[in-house]
Amino acid sequence: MTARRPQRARDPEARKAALAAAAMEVVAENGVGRTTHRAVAARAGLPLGATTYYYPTLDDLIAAGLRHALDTLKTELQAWDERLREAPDMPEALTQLVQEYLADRRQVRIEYELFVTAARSEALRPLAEAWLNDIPETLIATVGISTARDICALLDGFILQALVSDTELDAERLTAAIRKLSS
Amino acid sequence: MTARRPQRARDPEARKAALAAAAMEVVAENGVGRTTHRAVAARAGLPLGATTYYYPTLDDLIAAGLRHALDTLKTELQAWDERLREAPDMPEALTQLVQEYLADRRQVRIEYELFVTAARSEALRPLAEAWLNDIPETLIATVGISTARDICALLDGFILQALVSDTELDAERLTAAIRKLSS
DNA sequence: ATCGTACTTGTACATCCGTACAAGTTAAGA
DNA sequence: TCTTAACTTGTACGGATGTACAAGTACGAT
Repeated sequence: MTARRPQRARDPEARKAALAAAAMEVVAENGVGRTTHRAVAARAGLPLGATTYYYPTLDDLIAAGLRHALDTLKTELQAWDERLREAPDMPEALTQLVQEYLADRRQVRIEYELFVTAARSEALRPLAEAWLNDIPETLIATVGISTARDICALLDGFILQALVSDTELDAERLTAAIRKLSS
Repeated sequence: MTARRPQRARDPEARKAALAAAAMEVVAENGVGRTTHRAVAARAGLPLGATTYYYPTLDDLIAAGLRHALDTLKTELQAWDERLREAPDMPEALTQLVQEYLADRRQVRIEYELFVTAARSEALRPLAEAWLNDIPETLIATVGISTARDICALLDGFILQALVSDTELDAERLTAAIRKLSS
């Protein structure tokens, strides 16, 4: 075909990453089921053909978006770990971290979007499972692996509640609950 | 048009209910974003036109499916309440109930599907919120409203973990955690 | 310098989608 | 019996979608 517009500078890796980032945003806004090649391409400012060139199928594109979101979350989790290590009171610090996490609902939404999709798709399950098992080292060191898991489950429940009802987190209640579980 | 096939016996209410039930199943299997008029109609064994006759838009059809699922869950919750009242040990009984609930993953999946959708759609939020706030009366009577909420959040977290990793529930750990929160 | 491969881009196509609607059918009331 | 409104059904249509692909371009290897 006649490529009227002049080609842009070539940078395949940057393009692939840009598409993954765009896919993440579209998933956060529209959900996995309403994520399309065209929406992702438009968000990335790239032509439609670029999506299928780097990600053969739509599932690949979506998976790349979710993977990208998890990468972001994982670096955030490392920051959590450091702050927990220096905190004088673990339950309060953890509550604070959850509160900050909830500030950007888009990020939270995509996490649960991943969970729901993983529950249905075999291919995405390892990804979601790995994220669920990614628990701050400091928390494990403080209360043990078993209790650490309990606390994480509690956090997920609280986050879900805040997400659905679109309300603030009940910080004092969460802190108290974490303290009970930590004993 | 020439309606070649003879019309079936008329029963509008039954048709509407059948469509809602079929919508619920399609949502459980494909997710909200991949639920279509045609898939629901096929599942219900009804012609495409029946869907738009009873539910003007696709959103209405999906909302009916989610509502239908919640109705099912609500009756189940009442059964929970009775079993909790008669149980000798509350934490153990609750764990047992969660275990039974998790036996049918389809039901669980649709619940979280509702949550994720409600997080994005204003229209569905009240529905999801109502379900989140529907806590067994017996539990409230036993440990108080605040602790009852904490326990429910914990259950949601455990259920999510089991759903995503497609593994059995760790019953002993859950029972112990509930006990800690109940104190 | 040229060649070939990797990359870029616009467009094509079959399929599916939501929704509209005309035609046919039932059943209840006048 | 006739009328009328509610219900049923098949089909139509404009638009969006996943994917394929031909045509064009940049750039490293030779």
